Amino acid sequence: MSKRATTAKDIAARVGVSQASVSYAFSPKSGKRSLISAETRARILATAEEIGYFPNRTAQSIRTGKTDLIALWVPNFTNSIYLRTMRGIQDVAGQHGLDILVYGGTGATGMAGVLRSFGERRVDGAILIARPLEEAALHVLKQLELPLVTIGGSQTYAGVDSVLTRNAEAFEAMVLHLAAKGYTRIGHISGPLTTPTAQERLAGYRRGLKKAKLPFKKIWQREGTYRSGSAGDLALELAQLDTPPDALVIANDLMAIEAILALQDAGIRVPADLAIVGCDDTPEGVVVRPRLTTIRRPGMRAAQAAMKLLLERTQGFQGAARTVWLEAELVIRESA
Amino acid sequence: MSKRATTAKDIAARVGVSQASVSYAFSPKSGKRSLISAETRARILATAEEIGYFPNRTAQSIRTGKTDLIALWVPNFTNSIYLRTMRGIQDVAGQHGLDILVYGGTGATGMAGVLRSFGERRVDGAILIARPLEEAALHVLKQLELPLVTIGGSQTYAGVDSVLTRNAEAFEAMVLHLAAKGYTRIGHISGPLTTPTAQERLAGYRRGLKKAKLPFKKIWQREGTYRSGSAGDLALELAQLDTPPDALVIANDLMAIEAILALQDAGIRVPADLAIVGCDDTPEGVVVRPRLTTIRRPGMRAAQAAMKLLLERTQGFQGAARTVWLEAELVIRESA
DNA sequence: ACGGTCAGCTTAACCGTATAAGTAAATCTG
DNA sequence: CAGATTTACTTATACGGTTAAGCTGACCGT
Repeated sequence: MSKRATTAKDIAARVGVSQASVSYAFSPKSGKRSLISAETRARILATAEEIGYFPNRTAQSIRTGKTDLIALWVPNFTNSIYLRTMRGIQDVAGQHGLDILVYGGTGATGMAGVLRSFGERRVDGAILIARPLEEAALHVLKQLELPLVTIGGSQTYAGVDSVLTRNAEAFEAMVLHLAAKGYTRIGHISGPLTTPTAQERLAGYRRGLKKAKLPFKKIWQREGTYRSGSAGDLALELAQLDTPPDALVIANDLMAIEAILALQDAGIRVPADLAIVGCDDTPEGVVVRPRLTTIRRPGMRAAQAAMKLLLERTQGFQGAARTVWLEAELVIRESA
Repeated sequence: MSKRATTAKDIAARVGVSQASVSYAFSPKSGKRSLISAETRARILATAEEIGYFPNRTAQSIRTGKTDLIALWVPNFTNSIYLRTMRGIQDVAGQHGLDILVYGGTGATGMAGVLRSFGERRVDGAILIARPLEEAALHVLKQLELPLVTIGGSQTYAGVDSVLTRNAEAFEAMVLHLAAKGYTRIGHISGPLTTPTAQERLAGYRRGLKKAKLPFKKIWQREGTYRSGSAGDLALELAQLDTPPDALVIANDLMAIEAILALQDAGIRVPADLAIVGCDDTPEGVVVRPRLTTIRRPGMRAAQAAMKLLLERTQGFQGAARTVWLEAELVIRESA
């Protein structure tokens, strides 16, 4: 910037009023005492428009203590699952005049460092998508007294509002759906079992088997990575067993699609020889043939619920941490 | 917030020094004069750590005039094309200690209103992805003197740095690729021809035909929407002509994939009866069978180039607006 | 012993705004 | 028409920092 940005003082000088009047001209609420005449306000706003002046929100923030900023942490932008949620958050935030600071990844300091950044920026609140919080992070959070809402991740924390999805129930329902379709040998490729979400989905799968009175066979259950690369081989292994499963519940769409493609390349028909279902409802699921039967997690509704919780906090609600549970939805297409 | 956030003054009182010393303790640069002893700094930092204090960046901003904030405008989160670019911008920004404010959509005030928001937040710079600027927006921009970089969109503006992709050349090269493979009747489904990008791609397609000495037939060229819904029907229409094209250059992957699926449903083999190529290299292109041959636009490199331009501006560069051209890349898979 | 340096603090001014409190003129009240 | 309100401003202070400039005492060389 060569020349200083224009300030309220500049406008004041130009119009011939005090800086305070400029401030009053821009503030909508009249209060009890009369602050400024309509005429003066009009003159001020007119020259502001002309010069291209508007109040510096940074400066406003330090005076008012509010930034009208919320922080949003997203695991990574390359996974389109979270996009619906991001979109929803942006919509609601926009309606309330809040701008969004996006964060992703964690530096050397882990999530504690990220939360610290939130604090430095004095955001009014923060939303974390699918991110577990370490001990250090919780400690920082306690010091900050920052309204925080987590979405997904299947864990709750003291003092943190959460929006969770009934994943286990959805997997259970999916198994029942498969059973109703006549599948009897239902296998599972899970995510890494160190993660709570993978455990949860596995548990739902097993509960489904039990309810359907179908056997759980350890040999039909494999541990995958949630990421691309492993699921094709695992599916082939399972398909080549002496008594192979006739349906496979796979922990996410990415792996499910890899499985379908690998099976087809090996001449195995889906779903005739082996049915496949996934979870996430990614756009790719509509493109594979057969179209993927999957579980849709409520990204938009989760976003809206999270924003509701957060806005209540920023508007002063002080109660105990709340948890909102949302149902996932079965999307029955062609692969099972 | 029930209790006031802790400030430098609180730390000062607790340690028994002045508030200025607390500020010096946190500022890394020593300058020429000696500012604070290592011992005092350590004491201050220790109690800051204990209480959970760190400087309020909002307050810092108003004094220093820098927010270390950049604004990023993204057309919409539902299109994964821009994710690579977002990701790249975030990476580079992170390396330079900049946080990102994301915007998307335009309210009633259009892009001018969005730029105004950037101004109110006093961001150090802004990046716009694939967004044309109206006259009003350019006017606001001029008043702001805000460093701005646009990515994509095939237009440049006075005073705005741009990163553009040689889309026309890529379409031209794609036609030459098809010609080399022996295709002679090459058709095109464009985007809406009111948009510069669609015109550009059409022009590239036509130049390719000319260079390959192949005929341009108006009947083989249709106008689509860039969005889902229309491309399947258009492809079928073309395939059912008396002399149908033997290859189709389609303006984006979304439409190309719709075309492939619609053709296959109608019993037309791809690429044997009709070859299809797209543009964007979306994840879905790897999932369709045959795998989609497409054009990859350099999302990551565009992000890096844009950040380089922006950082130079924020660091004081004052020269005329610059344009960086990037090459798109042919991704030859199976559909042509 | 004594003026000069310099390290290491403190004081004070400032950034751009909001807002409580003060004030002069205009208007109302009886 | 005097006194009480009300209106429409202005003045002054605060927000939480940065940073130039001032001050004090320790240490220096001679």
